[in-house]
Amino acid sequence: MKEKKIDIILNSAEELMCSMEEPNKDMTVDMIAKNAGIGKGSIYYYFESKDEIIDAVIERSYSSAIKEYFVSTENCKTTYEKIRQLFASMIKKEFIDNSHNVIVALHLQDDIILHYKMMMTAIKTVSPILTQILKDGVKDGSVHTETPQESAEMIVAMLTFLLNRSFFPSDDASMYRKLKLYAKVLETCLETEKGSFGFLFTKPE
Amino acid sequence: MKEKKIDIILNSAEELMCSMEEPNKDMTVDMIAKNAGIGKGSIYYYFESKDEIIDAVIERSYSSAIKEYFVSTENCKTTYEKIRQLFASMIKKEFIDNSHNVIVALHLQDDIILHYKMMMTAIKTVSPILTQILKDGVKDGSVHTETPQESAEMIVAMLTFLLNRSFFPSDDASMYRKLKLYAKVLETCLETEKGSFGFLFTKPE
DNA sequence: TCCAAATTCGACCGACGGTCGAAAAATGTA
DNA sequence: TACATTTTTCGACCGTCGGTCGAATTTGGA
Repeated sequence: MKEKKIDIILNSAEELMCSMEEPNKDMTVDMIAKNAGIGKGSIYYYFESKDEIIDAVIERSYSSAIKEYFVSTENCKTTYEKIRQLFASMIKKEFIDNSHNVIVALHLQDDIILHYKMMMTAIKTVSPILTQILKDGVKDGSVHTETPQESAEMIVAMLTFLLNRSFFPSDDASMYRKLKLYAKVLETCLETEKGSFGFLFTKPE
Repeated sequence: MKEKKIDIILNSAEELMCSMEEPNKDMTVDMIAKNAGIGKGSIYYYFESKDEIIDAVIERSYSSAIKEYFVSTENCKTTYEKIRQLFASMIKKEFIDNSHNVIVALHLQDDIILHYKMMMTAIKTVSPILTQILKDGVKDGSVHTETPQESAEMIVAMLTFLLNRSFFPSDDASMYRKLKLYAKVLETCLETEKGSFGFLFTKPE
């Protein structure tokens, strides 16, 4: 079965990617093949290029993450609660190491291309969810924005950016100040009341 | 003279980089050597690796840009005028094509690594300038922020990010809405009066 | 003029992404 | 079961490229 084989290859690549500093450079197609227990030629029967494999691994990780995000916000009553939940899920998924998380593992590496691709993917996948939440929120009057889509994109982009250590390898104190600023920005973008996003910069439990 | 040779190599690389889609992939060390009229071995006498050459080209471009930014803000009377001038210089330098600008040329390519490196460099070099402007502004009361450095970093990062088409290949209308939102965010971050950053989203002259 | 240090050079090396065509496995058909 | 056709597997092979190396050349000071 074709899907099965593709998964085997992606699993092999994912495993390797998590275990090296710069997957784009250090991981070879031969290694993916060996690790998957198949010949190199077979890899190219299912994928066009090494890049395509790496992209597929990221895509797969995010498409599973995105489902979680979606589910986690579905049960929330209020718009505000939805946003809070979405952020919490994202931060947990992307930045808190629970040792069995590809996305976190790849964030911890030194691979520029990987970081970039992950940022792009995160933005592309999460923005639509937030956009919908905001649109609903505008309807019921809990948030105020004339441009929900642009607001959503900017909010998600900023968060991704902010938490990406390779841009600002800042200490915890500086990060705290930035998150505080970010919370303020959110209040402005969404015209919510002061302190609505305080949960962002207080340690959970 | 050593500096002269290094410049010859960087010029050669820069010229090639501007003329291809994905310099990181398409430009070879042989080409840099040929184009500079020297042997490949000599390249490695001055540089450790191809990457180092590319980094040096970017570094050089920004270090000249940064001087312009600095000079352009120096003559401004007010803090507000300084910020406006800095932004104008940045936008002009980074995003408006005047056909003899490396930074713009490289932005127009498809090279992920290049984009990433340029974003990082832009943030790293421009933030300190803005930080100083903000600190001065806080002193004379024209802007208000408890965290000038973090504000500066976030402001610069957002602008770089916003204007980077590879993240949001948005149409002009969407870009306009984002810039408007960004202006609003600036007002919040710096606690300036409404409309202070209107110039961001009105076409110059 | 001589010698050591600095510089130049391109043939060469190893690694890697990707190709190819032959072989094997799977599937269909009677 | 026997045969034909399609799908899948495979690794030897190819071309390219980043980087090395040591011999040759140039430089510059004594």
